[in-house]
Amino acid sequence: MTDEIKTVARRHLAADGANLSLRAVARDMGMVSSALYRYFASRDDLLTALILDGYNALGGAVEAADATVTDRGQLRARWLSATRAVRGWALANPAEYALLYGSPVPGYAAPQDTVAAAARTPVVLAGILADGYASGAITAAGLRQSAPLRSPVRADLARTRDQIAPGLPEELIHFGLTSWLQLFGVVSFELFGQFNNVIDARAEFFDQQMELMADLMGI
Amino acid sequence: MTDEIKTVARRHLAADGANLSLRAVARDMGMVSSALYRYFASRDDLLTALILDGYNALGGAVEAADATVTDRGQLRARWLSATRAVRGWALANPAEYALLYGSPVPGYAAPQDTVAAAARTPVVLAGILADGYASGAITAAGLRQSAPLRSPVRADLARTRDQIAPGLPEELIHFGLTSWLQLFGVVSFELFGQFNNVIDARAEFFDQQMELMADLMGI
DNA sequence: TGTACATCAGTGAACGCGCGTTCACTGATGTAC
DNA sequence: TGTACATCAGTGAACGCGCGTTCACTGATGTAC
Repeated sequence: MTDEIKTVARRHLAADGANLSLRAVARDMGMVSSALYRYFASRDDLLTALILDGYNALGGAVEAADATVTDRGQLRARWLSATRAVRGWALANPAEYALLYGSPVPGYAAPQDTVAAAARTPVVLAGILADGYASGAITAAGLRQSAPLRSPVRADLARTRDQIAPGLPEELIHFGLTSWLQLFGVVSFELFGQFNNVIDARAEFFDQQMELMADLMGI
Repeated sequence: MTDEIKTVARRHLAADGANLSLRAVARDMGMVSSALYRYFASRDDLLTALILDGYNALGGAVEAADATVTDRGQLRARWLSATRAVRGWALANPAEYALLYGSPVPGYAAPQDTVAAAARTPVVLAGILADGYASGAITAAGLRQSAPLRSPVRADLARTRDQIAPGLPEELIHFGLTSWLQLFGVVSFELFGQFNNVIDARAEFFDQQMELMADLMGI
């Protein structure tokens, strides 16, 4: 039942953006708006549930895409498969993507519970790096990068490394973040309309960008 | 008078996000809501004016930052100055930044008039590339990039090149877009909360990323 | 210098709509003896 | 097998609020003769 509510709510999200209306959801379900309060304590609770589901759905899609590459040593194939899954999920669920990665919803504060779910996608990407580092296919020296890391940045990277991919050099984590930003930058700009009148061949452009990142990682 | 309305509206944007309310603006100005209709035909018109102003303010800040580097051959200094201006403006005007680069406002369709204003920032960045190409400091061969461009992507890049930086090879335009995505990716993720619990040293991290892009451009 | 008129910024009431949340309630279903 | 009771999903009315937009209007200011 809560699942049905969430399904309808997701449909509304697509139409109205983050201005999700409880009453509209209830109307669509043929219920009276107060009935929803049996399942969610408030509108914010429903939003939180949708955000959590979104991170999990995206994370699951990325994990599955990575897992389709049976030869785990094929790092480039894994990278392309995983990143395409991000774009694919985002295009299929644009409103949910905007909820996760777009401008914050005014007046809504995301609870800490979402952190673990939000990390699933970065964990997959970091896993590819970590496997490459373990096998010697990726090395810090091989990265096409030259400026030395500033020490406060290094500290942030070390902390992130310990949470997500223990053992990797900070330089690799840094490049992982660069790729992560590039990945979500491309997807967000495509979804948020910044490619209008600029890039038409969007799938090809995306692949081109992701291959560039793979080249720069040396995989 | 329209300026005063826009100033108050900008203040409200900061509090309510894109759910800008005409009545709230009027209330803050000590006017009755219908009075605003003497200055703006509708709420969408006001939003459009704010978006246009935003693009122009950002573009102006970036142009000014680029212009502070008097030795025009100092490409890296110009790149860092211009990109820092983007971040600086975004941090100073987060709500307007979100209006320009965040998730689209539901039900609002941006008119074509904003295109020229929106292009000001990319034009500055492309100008740095173009100057480097003209002086021989930047070459397509020198880019740390290897995958050849797919032909539909090449066509998009050629079209963009003709509008923004005639004469540059497509490879350079491509790398310009990569840098542009990286720049706005970092700024958006910082502003939209994705760096929480990940990156604390934000100014340093930003510089690190922009230096990395400069390194990759070979400037 | 004084009167008649036009301009126009801003008013106030109204229309018709939407929202989140609360609260006492109905009425069907399941459980216990 | 039958009755009494508890559970609980969903109702319907209400509260108090907000919104964009229209429309006839007031009343001050400026202009023309």
